[in-house]
Amino acid sequence: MNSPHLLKQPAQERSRQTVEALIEATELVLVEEGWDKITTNHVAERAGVSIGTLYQYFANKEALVGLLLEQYLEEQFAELATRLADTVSFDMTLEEAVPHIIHAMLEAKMVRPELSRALFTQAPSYGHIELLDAWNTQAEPMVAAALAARPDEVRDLDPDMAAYLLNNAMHGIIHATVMSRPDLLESDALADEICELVLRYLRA
Amino acid sequence: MNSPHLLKQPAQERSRQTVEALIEATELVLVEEGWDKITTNHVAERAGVSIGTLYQYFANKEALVGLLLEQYLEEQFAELATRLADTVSFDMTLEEAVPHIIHAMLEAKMVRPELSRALFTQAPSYGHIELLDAWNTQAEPMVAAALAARPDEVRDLDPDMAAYLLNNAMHGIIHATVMSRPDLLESDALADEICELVLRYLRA
DNA sequence: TTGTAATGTGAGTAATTGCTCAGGTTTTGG
DNA sequence: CCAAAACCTGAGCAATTACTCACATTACAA
Repeated sequence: MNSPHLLKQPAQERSRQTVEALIEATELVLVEEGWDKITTNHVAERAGVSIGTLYQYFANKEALVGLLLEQYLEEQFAELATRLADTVSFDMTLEEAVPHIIHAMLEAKMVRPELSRALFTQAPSYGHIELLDAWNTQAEPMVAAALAARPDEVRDLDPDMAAYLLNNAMHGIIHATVMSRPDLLESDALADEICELVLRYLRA
Repeated sequence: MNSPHLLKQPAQERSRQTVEALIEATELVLVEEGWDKITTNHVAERAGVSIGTLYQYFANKEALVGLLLEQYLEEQFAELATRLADTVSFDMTLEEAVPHIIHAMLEAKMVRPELSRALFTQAPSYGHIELLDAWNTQAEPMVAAALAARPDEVRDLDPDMAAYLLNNAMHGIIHATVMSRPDLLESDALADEICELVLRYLRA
């Protein structure tokens, strides 16, 4: 639970629960009431914690949302990393690997879609750009490496550029889908077509 | 200059300039100082207009940013529509049409990149979802129709789904690029690779 | 010219919100 | 058992902000 968003590391069990309650309250308020209602006083109240306590751990409300987003992005990243590793350890072909990863990304977004929506529609993102950038800076080299490791199946291309395009194209599609067509997330039609897009781009 | 964001239609030239000054001030403040500094008092001041006047035309600060975004999106849409029409009137092949449109979209984003960045990083987007949705609801059928009109060059696919994917993939890539790699916007490498992505997806 | 509609002014108010601080309670380690 | 450290409390202050209103000015049309 170490993070740049925390002013002080909670040392005892009691305070660890306090911090957790604050983050859960932040998520609740964000999802149910919106960004405007995320005031330090209100979040503290919904967490059942005094305002003074909140300020022992969080410098301001951006830190609250920051930590929430940080944890959420970490979950998503772990999922991608795991699935990417799968494709190696299970010796998948490209045709198997791509659907495996695409499904993972879609499923990851299905876990807490309301949070995903709230995070990106309610919160002004200027405090999050670094987190998102960090995500991409970690993910893209991973994808690029995975491409470079398959010279036989993948056509001759710049792995970095390809990883950049695929990563951002995927996010564009998935993001839009969570926002306005959440029903599509579960449909095979979308997943299949995304795979088609990716595979056609990569195949020799 | 009719818009749901305007409380009252300016009837005289004087008031038309007032409204314009207010929108320009909104853009300036947003780009130079950020969302937090968009207060009705401050925008009015930077526009050289009294606060009372502002409230004759705008219900609140969301309306200010709303009108700004509305005008910006309209510009972008017009560009796309023009270029799509070009591909018909100039009898382009698919291989010509795709680069034509991709370049248009990239160039459109290059016009006022700071505004684009500010609009999407500074402003909480919950007030803009409808505008963005409306954009997509207009654009996707246009693209779908363009695809359906080329049965010989485009492989057998669902035009609506394809338009949905392409539109959102493009936005994902272009948006990410404006945000973190604006230099890439001008490079042919990016444009070429995007064309490759699209063409490979569409070709038989 | 003159009445009226359109436009503009800005001090002032009510409400909100971020944040502090002086002092209390609980836990821990010895 | 005791002192120190960790943790918690919440009334309240300072600052900000959205928004109003009573009145002044300008444009227009008859």
